[in-house]
Amino acid sequence: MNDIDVIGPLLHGVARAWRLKLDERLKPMGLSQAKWRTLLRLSMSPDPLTQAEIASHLGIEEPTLVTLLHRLEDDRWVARKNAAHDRRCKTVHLTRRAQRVIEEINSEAFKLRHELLDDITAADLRTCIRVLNHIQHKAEKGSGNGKNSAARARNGKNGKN
Amino acid sequence: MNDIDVIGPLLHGVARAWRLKLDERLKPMGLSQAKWRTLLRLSMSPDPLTQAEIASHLGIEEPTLVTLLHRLEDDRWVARKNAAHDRRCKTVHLTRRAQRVIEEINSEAFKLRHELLDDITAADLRTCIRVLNHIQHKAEKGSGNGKNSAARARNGKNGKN
DNA sequence: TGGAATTAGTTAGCAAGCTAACGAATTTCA
DNA sequence: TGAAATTCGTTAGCTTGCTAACTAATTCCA
Repeated sequence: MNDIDVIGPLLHGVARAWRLKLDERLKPMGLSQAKWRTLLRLSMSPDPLTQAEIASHLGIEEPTLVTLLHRLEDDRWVARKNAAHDRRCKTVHLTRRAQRVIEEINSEAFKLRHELLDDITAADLRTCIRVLNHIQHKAEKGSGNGKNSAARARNGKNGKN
Repeated sequence: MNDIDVIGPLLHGVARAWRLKLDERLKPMGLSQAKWRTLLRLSMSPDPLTQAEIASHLGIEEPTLVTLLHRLEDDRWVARKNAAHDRRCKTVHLTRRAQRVIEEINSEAFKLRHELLDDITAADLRTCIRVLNHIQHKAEKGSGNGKNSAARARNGKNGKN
C-alpha cells in the first residue's frame, strides 16, 4: 500500500479522531463540536450575524444550521431576533450564559491543539498545511453547483459583501 | 491566525471535500462513500467476514454497521448468512451485482486519488502522512474507553486474532 | 408600478455516525 | 456441570450533515 493509497483513509481518520477528542473534552459543559464552533463564530463577530452568514462561515448548509440553532436555543445558548433592516432576516445572539463559557471553550480548544501539535516541527506543519490546502482546492474545483457553503465561505463570497 | 490555529478547521474541510467529491462521482451508480467502502472491504477479504469484523476494519461501531448493511441488503448489494460455526454470528457476502461494480468503484477511487495528489511531490506527501499519523495517534491515546473501533482496527486488535 | 426573480428561513425526509440497553449464544471456571 | 461473564447482532433514540420544496419578503427591471 503506497502513500497515495493511504492518505485518503488517514485524512478521514485524523479528522474523526480530532473531532471525537474535542467532543470528549467539551462534553462536561454540555457542548458538542458543532455547537461550540457555532458559539465561537458568533463571539468572534463584532456585529450580529444572520443565519445565512453563520452557515456560510461554518461551511454548512442553511437547513443544517436551522436545527443546530434550535438545539442551541432550547438550551439557552443563543437567541434569535428579527432584524430591523430586513424582515426576512433573523440575527442570532449569544446569551450571557454562553458568553461566560466561551472563555473555557477557547482555552480547552487551544490546549488540545497544542497537545496534538507541539512536537511537530514548524517546517513539517507548514508543509502539511500546504499539501492539505492544495488537495482541498482541487477537490472543490469543478464540483461547484454553486451551493457549496464551505467553498463559498473560503472564497469570501458569503452573500453579504 | 498562525499554522497551529489553522490546521484543525483545514483538516476537517479537506476530509469533507474529499468525501463529497467521491460521493458525487459514485452517485451515478447509487452508492455513497460509506456503502462503497463497505463493499470494497468485503471484496478484499479472501474468506467471509462477520459483522463485528467488518465494523472493526471500517472503524465504525456495530450499530452503525447494522443500518448500513440493511440499506445495502435492501438494494441487493450484499446478503447476510448465518454462520455455521457460531450461531451468534452472521457472515456478509457480496452479490454478483456488487462484484460486477467493484471494479468500477476501484477505478473511480483510484482516478480521484491521482487527480487530487498528482502534482504533490513524493517528499511533501510523505511528510504530510507522517504529521497526520502523529496527530492521529496522539488524539487516540488516552481517550481509550476500550470501545473505539477505529483505534482498535488500526492496532490490529479486531476481536478475532 | 407591478410581475418576475432572488433571498432568508423553514419543514420534511434521508444518510451515516454515536451510545445505551437488550436477547440469544457461547465460553469460562469454581 | 452449571452459573457468571462475554460476545454478536439488534433496536431505540440521539446528533449532525445533506437535498428538495415551500413561504414570506425584498429587489430588479420592462
